[in-house]
Amino acid sequence: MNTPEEPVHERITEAELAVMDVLWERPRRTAAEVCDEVCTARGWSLATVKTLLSRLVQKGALASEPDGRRFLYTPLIARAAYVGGESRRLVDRLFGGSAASLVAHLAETEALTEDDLAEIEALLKELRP
Amino acid sequence: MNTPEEPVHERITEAELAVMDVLWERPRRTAAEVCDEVCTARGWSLATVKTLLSRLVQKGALASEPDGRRFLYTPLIARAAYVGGESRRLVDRLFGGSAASLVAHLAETEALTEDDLAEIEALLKELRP
DNA sequence: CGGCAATGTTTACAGATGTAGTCGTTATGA
DNA sequence: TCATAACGACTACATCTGTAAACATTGCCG
Repeated sequence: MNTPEEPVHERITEAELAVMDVLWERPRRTAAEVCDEVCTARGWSLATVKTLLSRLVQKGALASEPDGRRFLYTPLIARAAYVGGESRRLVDRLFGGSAASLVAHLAETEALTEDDLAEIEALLKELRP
Repeated sequence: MNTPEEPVHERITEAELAVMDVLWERPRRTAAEVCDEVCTARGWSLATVKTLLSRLVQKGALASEPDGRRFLYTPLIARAAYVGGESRRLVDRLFGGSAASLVAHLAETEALTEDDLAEIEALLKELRP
């Protein structure tokens, strides 16, 4: 019956998302390991990553499992769930809740390449035989 | 060739979007008129709307045209452009830039109703005869 | 004419966010 | 054993956001 499904975590910010992405790709990493993946790319210091990790734990988006004197961090929410929530938010805010409107918009503004269209078409065939 | 198209305005926040929506629906309104449309719904005071309007003007998202001692506000960016930008941001951030992935995701998570699917199918027929 | 109502401008302030430094502890290599 | 490096926790601080009050001006009704 598809209940609206309240998220158990607070919203994840842009910066936090970079951290989540690293951990979605491979969970159970230390702060230092996460930093290895994003610090150079974003010009962050290890301290920044630590702060983001803490906030994410507080927000209920990450679990921290003690491993000796340090912690291993693991997402508590699946990437698909997060992505789904964000997509829904966008559709609600900008397309009056109609996902089809979003697709229409993408198509009209040529955000969809010929390949995209083909892919979607294939998808549809699968979904409604 | 579809240049990336930098937006000339800073990002519009959630609260600001409510104001923009009113003005997109009908431009050239006063602060009081905008308030009439959103204040009860969002529990805002006129003061709040005034602040948001000012910020939007500063951000270059609204033009304010003097009308006697007050101002008429009008969007400087088309809703479609804004919506397009936001959609693109989402696709970039969460779907590695692939709009088709977004559609696939919506389909898989059943964010798309039967009607949506039909609508999209119709759209596709139009786009690739 | 004079006070009021309407308006934009300025200021306020708490909470979120980005970014990072400091502090206290503890494992560890010399 | 002892200094040091590695960690998490706490603190910091500027900016952005949400929300609004205070203030100054001015057109308008009585």
